[in-house]
Amino acid sequence: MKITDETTRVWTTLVSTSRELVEQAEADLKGAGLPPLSWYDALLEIEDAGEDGIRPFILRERLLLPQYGTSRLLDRIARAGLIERRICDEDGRGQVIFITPEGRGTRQKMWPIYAKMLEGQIQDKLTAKEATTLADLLDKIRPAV
Amino acid sequence: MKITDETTRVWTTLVSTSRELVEQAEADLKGAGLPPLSWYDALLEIEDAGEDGIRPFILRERLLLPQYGTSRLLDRIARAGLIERRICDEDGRGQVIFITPEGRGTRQKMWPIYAKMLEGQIQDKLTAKEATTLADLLDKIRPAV
DNA sequence: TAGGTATACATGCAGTCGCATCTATAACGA
DNA sequence: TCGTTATAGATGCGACTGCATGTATACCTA
Repeated sequence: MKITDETTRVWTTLVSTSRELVEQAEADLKGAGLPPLSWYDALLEIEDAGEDGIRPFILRERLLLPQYGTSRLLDRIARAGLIERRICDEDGRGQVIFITPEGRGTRQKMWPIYAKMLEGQIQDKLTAKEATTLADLLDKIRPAV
Repeated sequence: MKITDETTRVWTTLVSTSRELVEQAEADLKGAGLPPLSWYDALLEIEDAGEDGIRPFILRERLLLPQYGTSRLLDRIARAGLIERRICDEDGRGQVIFITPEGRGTRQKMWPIYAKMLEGQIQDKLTAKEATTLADLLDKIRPAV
């Protein structure tokens, strides 16, 4: 079980690059008085669900979060008034989540901050070809979902 | 400020691949009744420091952790008896950290678990050339440290 | 249709994190 | 040498996470 230097370098650069970029995005958002990244992902999915809303367990699958994580994330976002939880007519155990106008507005305010970070930290630093190669290689080592 | 699809794909694969691999490693370690990854990194640095020990603020720089994070991480590791904190003769504000035999032993037990994950999730999935390319590309987007 | 099992979601608890602040010592400038 | 500023490290507090478990409804099988 010999681990090569290249493997170690992939591991360390992967973890630290990811961590630093995420921290950068979180700091930018916080600096603009906006919610964290996790809210963005959730709001985007909920907004995309449109008129029908979305069930928490579906959201959970999309966001790859643990069940309790989803439950509490929705709690917080709902407390901020950005989503609305309605009981689910078809399933008495469940609920359906809808985005509110405030939720839509907040997500829209988040995007420029988010995009600016992606542009400055990723897009400007890679050619289109490099970006494709990078994403392809990351996909190769990504555990099956 | 137009974000291309390649950029988005880099971002999402980067974040999710990193997260999933870290979770995998944490789960493997926990499954073996061993401490989390962060302890490994700290123990390794402290062990490498050898007879002289290491100052927490140096460790902080190496591990890229916040100051309070370092302080509390060392607290936990010390409570488990894996390191020893001694007062620093040269600097009355500070301390010097040394690894204990138990600490050495724990780190050694952690390595095979860690290595097995790196082997299975990274090394087996990439050629040496691909690994180098991947690490190089990650370095290109890594924020300056 | 009754009883068991599976699914949807919530939550108590303990551990960890981020933030701000605190204490103590060191270093430096007038 | 005294007062100011910088540095090393700890910590109270509130927010978040993981884990285990709880509650309620749905489904399924005999």
